[in-house]
Amino acid sequence: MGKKKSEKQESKDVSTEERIKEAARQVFTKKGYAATRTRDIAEAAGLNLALLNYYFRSKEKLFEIVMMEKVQALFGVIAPVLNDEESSLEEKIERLVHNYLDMLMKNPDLPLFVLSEIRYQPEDLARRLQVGKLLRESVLVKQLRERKKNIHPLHFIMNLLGMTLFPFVGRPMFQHGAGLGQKEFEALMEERKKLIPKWIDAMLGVR
Amino acid sequence: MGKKKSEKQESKDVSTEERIKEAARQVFTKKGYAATRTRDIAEAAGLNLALLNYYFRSKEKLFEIVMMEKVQALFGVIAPVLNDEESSLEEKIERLVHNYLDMLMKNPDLPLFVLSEIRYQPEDLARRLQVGKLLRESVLVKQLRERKKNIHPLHFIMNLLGMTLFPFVGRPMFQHGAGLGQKEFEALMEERKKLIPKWIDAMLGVR
DNA sequence: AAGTATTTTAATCAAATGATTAAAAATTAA
DNA sequence: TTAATTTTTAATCATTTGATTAAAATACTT
Repeated sequence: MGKKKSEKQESKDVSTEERIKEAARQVFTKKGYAATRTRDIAEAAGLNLALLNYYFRSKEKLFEIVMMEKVQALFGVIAPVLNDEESSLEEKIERLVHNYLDMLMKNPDLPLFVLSEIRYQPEDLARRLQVGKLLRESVLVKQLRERKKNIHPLHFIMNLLGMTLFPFVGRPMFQHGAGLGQKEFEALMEERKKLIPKWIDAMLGVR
Repeated sequence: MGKKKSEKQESKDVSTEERIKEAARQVFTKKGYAATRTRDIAEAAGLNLALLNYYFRSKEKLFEIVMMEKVQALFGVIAPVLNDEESSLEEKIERLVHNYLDMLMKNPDLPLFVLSEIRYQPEDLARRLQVGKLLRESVLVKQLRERKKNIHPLHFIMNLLGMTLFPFVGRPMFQHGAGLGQKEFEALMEERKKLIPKWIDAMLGVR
């Protein structure tokens, strides 16, 4: 399936397969799996509907590919930071917040899409990405345990992820509820890059 | 449409209309609008499929009713607390966190459902519930402005809502990623009732 | 250039879906 | 008790959807 295509072809044009995937990324992210029709994707790609089955066999299989990418995008940023043996807790938090917010500003719809779709097949995705290792056994978690022996480290993980991700998850509400424009939202997120590590620090100081 | 039903009938049995609504609340919450078939709701209600159109005219109209309830449930708890002229900022935060977590423990799927579905018609819902007033003009917001003149009050709103709501939004991930059981999750939420106000206090103390 | 393989196309299919229909059943009103 | 109204039922409908099909077009190999 496209395996025998010449190298020249690939470097010159975007392949049909990639065009479908790109369209799928956009449409699935916008509408979710159930509300997305294969026709929507074909239209967005400017291609014939039958090509979706030819290249990916089913809507479901196409979605799995996109979903894996998206989950990887959401968690991939944090894994190396959480598992760095060389940096301090404070350094990890600063780097994580900074990198995460940078990524999220480029993909503001990602968290809500992933969290929303993950409801329907949570075990598989979480296991394959070893999210459990990050949330239970990472270096950051060990550092949190040492720092605050009486409080479950998951609390701080929830706070850290909540403060970083929630503005994006709640963005439709903030936009249409509070009249928060794009520029204003971005400015707030830039401020949060600096504020969140300070807040986490203050929380770690609470007795 | 059920308007002329005797009072006796209503007090004795659950009405057909209410049975459909209750089934719809459950199925829509679990599957979302797009993936829910009218047949699913009819089966969950143990009723004939045609009754859905007889009583509610369309799947969409039934969903609107359920969605309004759910949005009201999500925001209704916080409005009186945010607008109480008599209580201090700290009191409001304590009461809000407490009431909110109580409500969320009984309806753990609510936030993700609302936030997920609100993407598809955000303006209407947010406007009708005057979410803007809560996020921009409530007494709590005024109190935050007085307390921290250099920081946009929305930051604290995001943190407060994020720390309260996010564990539920991310629950599938925490359950299947971190192996967090129901009991453990509830214990963490009970702890957070006390910890969140402390954390917010610490954050308000940051210079 | 002919033969082979792959990709693309447009039509079609089989099943599913929200909705409608007409009649039966139940309830209410006179 | 009959007539009128409302509710319920099961079948059916019209449309949509993911998927399949067969042929044409394109690309690759000899």
